[in-house]
Amino acid sequence: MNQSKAKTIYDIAQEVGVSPATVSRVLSNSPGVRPEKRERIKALIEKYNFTPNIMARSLSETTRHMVGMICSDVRNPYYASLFVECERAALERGYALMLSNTLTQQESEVTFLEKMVEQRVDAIIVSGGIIDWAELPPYYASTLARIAAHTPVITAGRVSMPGCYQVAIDHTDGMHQAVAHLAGLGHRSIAYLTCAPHIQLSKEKRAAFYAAMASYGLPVREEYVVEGEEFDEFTGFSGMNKLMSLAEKPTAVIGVNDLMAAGALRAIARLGFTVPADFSLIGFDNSYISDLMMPSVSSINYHYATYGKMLIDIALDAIEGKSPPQLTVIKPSLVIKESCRVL
Amino acid sequence: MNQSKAKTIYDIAQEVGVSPATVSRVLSNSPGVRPEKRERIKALIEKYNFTPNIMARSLSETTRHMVGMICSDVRNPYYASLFVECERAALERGYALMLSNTLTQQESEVTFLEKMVEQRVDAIIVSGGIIDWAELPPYYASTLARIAAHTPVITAGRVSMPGCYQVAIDHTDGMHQAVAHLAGLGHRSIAYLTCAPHIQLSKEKRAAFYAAMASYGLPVREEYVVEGEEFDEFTGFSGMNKLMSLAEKPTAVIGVNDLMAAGALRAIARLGFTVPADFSLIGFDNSYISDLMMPSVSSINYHYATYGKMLIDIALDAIEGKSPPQLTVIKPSLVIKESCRVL
DNA sequence: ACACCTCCTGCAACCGCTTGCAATCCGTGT
DNA sequence: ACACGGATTGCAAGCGGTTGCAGGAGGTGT
Repeated sequence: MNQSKAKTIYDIAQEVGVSPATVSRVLSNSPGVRPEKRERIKALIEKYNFTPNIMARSLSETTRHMVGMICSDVRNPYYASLFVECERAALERGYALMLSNTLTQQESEVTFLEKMVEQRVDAIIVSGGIIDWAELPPYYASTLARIAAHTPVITAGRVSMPGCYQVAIDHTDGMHQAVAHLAGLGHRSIAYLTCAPHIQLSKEKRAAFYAAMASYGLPVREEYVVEGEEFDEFTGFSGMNKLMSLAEKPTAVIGVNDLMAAGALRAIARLGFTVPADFSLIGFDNSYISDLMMPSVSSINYHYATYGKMLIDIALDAIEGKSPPQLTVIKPSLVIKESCRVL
Repeated sequence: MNQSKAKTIYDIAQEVGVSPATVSRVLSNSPGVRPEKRERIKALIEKYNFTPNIMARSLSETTRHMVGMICSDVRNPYYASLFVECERAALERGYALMLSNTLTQQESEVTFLEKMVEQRVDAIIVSGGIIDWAELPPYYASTLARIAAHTPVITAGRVSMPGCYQVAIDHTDGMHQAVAHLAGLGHRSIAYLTCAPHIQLSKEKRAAFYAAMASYGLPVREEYVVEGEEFDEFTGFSGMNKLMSLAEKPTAVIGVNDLMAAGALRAIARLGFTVPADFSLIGFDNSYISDLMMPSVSSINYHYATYGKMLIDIALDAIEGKSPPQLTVIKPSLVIKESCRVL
């Protein structure tokens, strides 16, 4: 409450009777301090609970020991999981992680990038984002390019651009596994609930869906691919309702993510049908909501711990000049739960 | 990729032919710069997309323009919502918000406090945490007291301590509303699923439950108050199973939070019963999972936008020496959905 | 023409810590 | 007693901004 001033290495130095340089060396565990003196200094640091001012330190070193992460909304479990795992990995390597939510407002994505630069984070992880960069206002791409020129930028599970490190999820593989599972159970009429077509992720997964279906020799009926504006529960709900109104209904449904699948499940139940008895269902992201559902919904998992660690490793390697790979691909895997059954 | 150096006000100053002081004044919109010169400087700042180094700035100003927030796990929707709203409010007042997850490890809560101090955040919001401070190792309380002596600490919805600003949720009121709703529907046998008794939040809500029941003249049967170790879905699941094994079952169940309620719902469904036909159900937190459930679960809401803004306002007011109230109470309100019915 | 005032500006001292470099201290070897 | 080399230490110059204060440029009144 009464804002007293924090101690500095000068205070410590003076009390021990050495120069601040010596205290600094003790703090950073540098060699070249007589053991006995080192101990006395350490004792004083302990006594006062002295914590060096990280801004002053960052100012003189050139590294900030902090990486920034931008996501659209951490209330989405996918981002929450990714953030938690990234933070864990970052801490292990002595870095802090700072998170910002764009809340899916296009302008704010640029604003937040600038804020991260202002903070002089050592690297920026851009995770998600609703924007299809191909349709971006030019300033977005140029902002990113400019920033990437001096700070490593890592894109996570979204479209990337030259100059950024990219960690991509192999959605083709994931979708393949989903379709394979359903096909293996005998399903041939598989529908797909997806979100706004202009979103890059949407395009990518949609193509993956077509490819996967083709590789199993399954036809894709146009009315079985339902697009909505968002990628939330409500979109899944209304999308599924459309499917339910068809004369010839699909027997299985894949949702572009777990929220969509949850909405679909709700729509199915509303009309008195049951999963998996009447419809089989698969989601993406394997967030805990897929476990909360009744029945629990099979979902494509990304192994967040590995995913997060990979992002941080790439970021820190880039910072340390180790030139990590430009492109890394995360292999997803289907987690089978209770939402699919043999046809 | 090729790490070029960022520009400084010196570079700008030199190019315009003024002193860095003048550039600084332009940056901070200080008066006392000839308009024409100001424009030239602004143009150059724009041209180079110059962003001042916030660490250098923070070092000379004494404020960091950043507040820290510590929560146990942002994957829990309650924390995610609170964080998002706090960030929004902080940005509005020109501050950044930095989040850390303790992942419910006792030691790390202290570690993270120290990390926030290291970052020299202007204030620290401590939200949640599984620790009952009465049973804390002394160093925790003393760490907090020491920190609170120079940096405002705001506790959010958890036990507080002298020297900290406290924002408390009126769980007594919330529980009262929950019980009132059920009692109003004719329920008399109301059970309560809660978490580890040594957790402060647990104690508080439990007492609130007893009080609310008493105020409606309803008896509390000991076996209707089920304690589990955690406060997650599984605990709710197993807790509900215990209730289901009783000869005389309750007709309504209140979960200490939505996750517990979700677990309960699952247990109920597993045994072939239905909500709300066979059991009425109420949760706390009004997170989106309560909407995803089938049926959607009535839940006690805290109006996160207000809650978050309040936290930030208190933090920033404290920083600015406006001495905000030591104790603020959030009034919850029941959001009625589909999980309760007239008995 | 001169005193006086206002408005701009730049100087230089911080903010707290790191670090290259030079100085000092000490124990040895001769 | 003295040169020598390694281990310690302190000096001082940054890192990139902010700001109080003094000085200079013009404009005004007399």
